[in-house]
Amino acid sequence: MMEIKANGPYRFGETLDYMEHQDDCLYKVIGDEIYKAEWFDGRKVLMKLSESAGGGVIIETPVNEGAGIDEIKGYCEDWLDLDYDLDGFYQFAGKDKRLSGLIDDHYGYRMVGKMDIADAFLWSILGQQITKSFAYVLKRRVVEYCGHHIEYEGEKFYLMPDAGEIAAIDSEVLREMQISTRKTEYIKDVLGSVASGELSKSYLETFDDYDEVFKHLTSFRGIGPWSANTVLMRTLKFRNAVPVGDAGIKNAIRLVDGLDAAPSKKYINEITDQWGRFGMYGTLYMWSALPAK
DNA sequence: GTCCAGGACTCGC
DNA sequence: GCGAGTCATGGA
Repeated sequence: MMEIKANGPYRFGETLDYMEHQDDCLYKVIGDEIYKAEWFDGRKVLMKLSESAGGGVIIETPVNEGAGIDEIKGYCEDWLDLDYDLDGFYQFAGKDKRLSGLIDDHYGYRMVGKMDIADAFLWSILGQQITKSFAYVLKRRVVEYCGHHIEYEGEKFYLMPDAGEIAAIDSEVLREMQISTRKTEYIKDVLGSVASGELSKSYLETFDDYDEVFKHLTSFRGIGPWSANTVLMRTLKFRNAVPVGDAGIKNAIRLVDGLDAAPSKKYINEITDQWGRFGMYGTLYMWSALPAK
């Protein structure tokens, strides 16, 4: 058993609440605990996360094929974004008429990251222009097809397949999962590039400049501005990233501003531009204004 | 039946 | 460089 703490405010309950409203096959909320199966250098680990009395997180590993404690701790800190200076964002957001109410409603809410870049790209492609719930169904089909899981107390906990493994799935198989022909092409191309290194996490982490990574990402077919920014947010942790064009941001602004019709692109951009280096958390807290689905 | 989903690409001008 | 059409499918 080990414990990790956050840099500033954190509420485990906010993470639980977020996760319960997703249908992500790569983690499960059971009671007040989060279960996640993950690879550590090819070794499978089942992590069980719960709230600690000190406002942090307790990590247990019911199944561990040999990963080190520090590695697992570091993973969870990164996954739940516990190192981020949330107070810094709150100082900024407290002066913003839209965000100030939202940070009170969801005090201690932090981003849940996507640690696996294959997961991030798969999700950003599947999630294009379809409902989130259907996108989760499609992702589940891909993950379960590959079949990597840990069995524990009668439950199956699935692990993210390797990028190369997904890229190698037959196109017809992906089509049968109701993934469109075009998305099938994107998935095979992009995840193939993850496997070959052009889009690997370690390579993308060598970039410091937002504009340069953005340009590199969007040079691949199937990765547009929205997809690039979702990856920059949740995986590469560029704090200024905002998924421009996102339907959720549009709806949230309409709701918070009490508009009769959907806001224009210009109206939205003027708002998100003001967030600057807090763009990522501005986005997250705006999303939190939407009714949970 | 219509419209919209956590978009991106291609084409025509 | 910008707008319209296309892709796919499910749910309201």
